[in-house]
Amino acid sequence: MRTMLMSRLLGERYRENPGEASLVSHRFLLRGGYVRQVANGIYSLLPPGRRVAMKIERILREEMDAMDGQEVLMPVVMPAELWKESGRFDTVGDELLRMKDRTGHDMLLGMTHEEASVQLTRGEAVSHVKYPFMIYQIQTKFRDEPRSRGGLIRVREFTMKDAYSFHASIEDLERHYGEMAVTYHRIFKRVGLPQVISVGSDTGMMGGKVAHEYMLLTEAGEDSLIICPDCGYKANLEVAVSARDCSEAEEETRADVHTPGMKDIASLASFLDVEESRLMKAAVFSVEGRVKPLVVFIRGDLQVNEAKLRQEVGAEVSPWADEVESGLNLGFVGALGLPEAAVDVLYDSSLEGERNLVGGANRPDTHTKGISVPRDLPGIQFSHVAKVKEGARCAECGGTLALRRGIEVGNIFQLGSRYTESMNMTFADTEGQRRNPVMGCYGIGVGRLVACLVEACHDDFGPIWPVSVAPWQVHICQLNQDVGVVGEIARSLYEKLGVRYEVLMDDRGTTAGIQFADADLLGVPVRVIVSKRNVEKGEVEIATRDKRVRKVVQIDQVEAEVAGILQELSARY
RNA sequence: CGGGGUGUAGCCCAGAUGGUAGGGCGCUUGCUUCGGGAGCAAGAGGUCGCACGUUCAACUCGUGUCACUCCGACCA
Repeated sequence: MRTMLMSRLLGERYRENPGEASLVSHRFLLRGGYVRQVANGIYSLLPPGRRVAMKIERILREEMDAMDGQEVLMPVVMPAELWKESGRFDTVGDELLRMKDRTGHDMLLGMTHEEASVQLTRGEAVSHVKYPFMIYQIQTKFRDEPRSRGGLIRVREFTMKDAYSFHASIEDLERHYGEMAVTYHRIFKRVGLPQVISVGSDTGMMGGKVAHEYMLLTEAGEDSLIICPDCGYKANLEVAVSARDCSEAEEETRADVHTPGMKDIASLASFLDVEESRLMKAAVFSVEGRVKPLVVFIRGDLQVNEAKLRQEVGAEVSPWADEVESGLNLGFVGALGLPEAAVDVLYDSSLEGERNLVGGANRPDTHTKGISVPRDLPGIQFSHVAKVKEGARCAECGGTLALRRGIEVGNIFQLGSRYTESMNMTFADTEGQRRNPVMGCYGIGVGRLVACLVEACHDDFGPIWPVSVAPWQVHICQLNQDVGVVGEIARSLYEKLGVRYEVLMDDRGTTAGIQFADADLLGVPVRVIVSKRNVEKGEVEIATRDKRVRKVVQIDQVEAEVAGILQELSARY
């Protein structure tokens, strides 16, 4: 509906903050009558929220269409067989909601649609003539998150724009991937979030090699990012790397020292009065599918990045549970004299070339000092599994790396032939040879974007919607509604403006304070205030939600003024 | 999955030692107000999350359970 009377609008505003909401976006979306929670991580949208979401969806459609995307719709409920084809039915964890239908068939709720997109197109795109192509949909996803939180930021059921491109060659995928990156930046600019940045990311369960995440930097975020302010290096902490900084320590003679009860790095370092970076830490992990513990040696001041370790060993890893018998002297595990048959070992590259380190002696209450990695552990292989620390040197330019928080609002992946091979999708190339196409996939979460917009654009009173996504463009308030002329003027403006714009009019006859407070919560960019005192002079007030504009104009100037202000506001993005 | 917190009207909350539920906001009606969440008056609205137990009597005590929430683990 183009115009709406507030007396009929479903979605009551709350004066007080609902108790369960802590994030700004969650609070305003509840208070403004945009969303209502149905269950943990599951929400319904009321008209204002639905309208914002539809505005975003329209922009997504336009941008996908502009890239020759073909809109499709794939199912939410899929048979397990489809996911067994790709192998993910068994590898993805409990976030995949599985169920049985009445005939006992294993079914699942789609959390992403790579399998469905291959299944859909493998019978259609059998000739090189069709390539490259991209399909996309705006569809519900369900992920049974172990812990949803933060209102619309992290939910279980959500709407997502997901696109899948198929190419005859890696080169063509890379070209398209690059174009998509440009499109993504334009999308975020158009919805009013030009500050979204892309960072290199882990590919996780999606598989593939290259991936980027689109992040809104905000303290409300739950992802950690490493950013170099000097050269612009940006990466998710999961994959971030920093320059190696090897100490200049001299080679020393090895000797055992008595260290009673010094089981952790902090107490050992203070007991021996050395820097934590002089210690050789042993982090013990269990690896899915392996009986033996995995011991990771790393410099004492660094942490193991489990995402990197997972990639390195190619399986799920988790910290070794203390109570499980490992045959190790936990707290005193060292690289020298380790029972090699009983454990797997991995060395982090932070140890490369280090001398005069203190490490466990594999005996209770004993450590060994003077360990020299080049001398005592010749020929070992190093892996990169350390978590980058804030303040570390940038590997690209040597600058000082900063740690920031961000919310992921979109991502793009180069999947390669991960799915087309396992699911046997082929096409005939120009030589008539059967080949597997390579794939990319590109997601943007609509609901999360709504929440991010509020996080990024609000004041103390409510959201300030960018024109492109605002639920309405014009909000008419009528003060002193019972004064005949006020109602008449408001009504005629409502009708006139309603021809060109989406207009919401407050016809409830309440006091000015209530009308203004509710208008602030609804965040409509342009407000037209019809009041007795102005109408008597043939004038009305026009103000913007961001409070930058506030002027009184002649009634016959309203349409022109509104048009001008909306144009000006739109031009910001 | 571990640890904490909370469930009382649409929203925010109060209900000492057990005695059958209350305030504010919102809602309805009337009158007065009317440029930043008005005033008076009269109303409507609750199986006190659920189950079992203790008791003459349970919102209150006990056990269990469910839900929501925060922190951690986990997570395209």
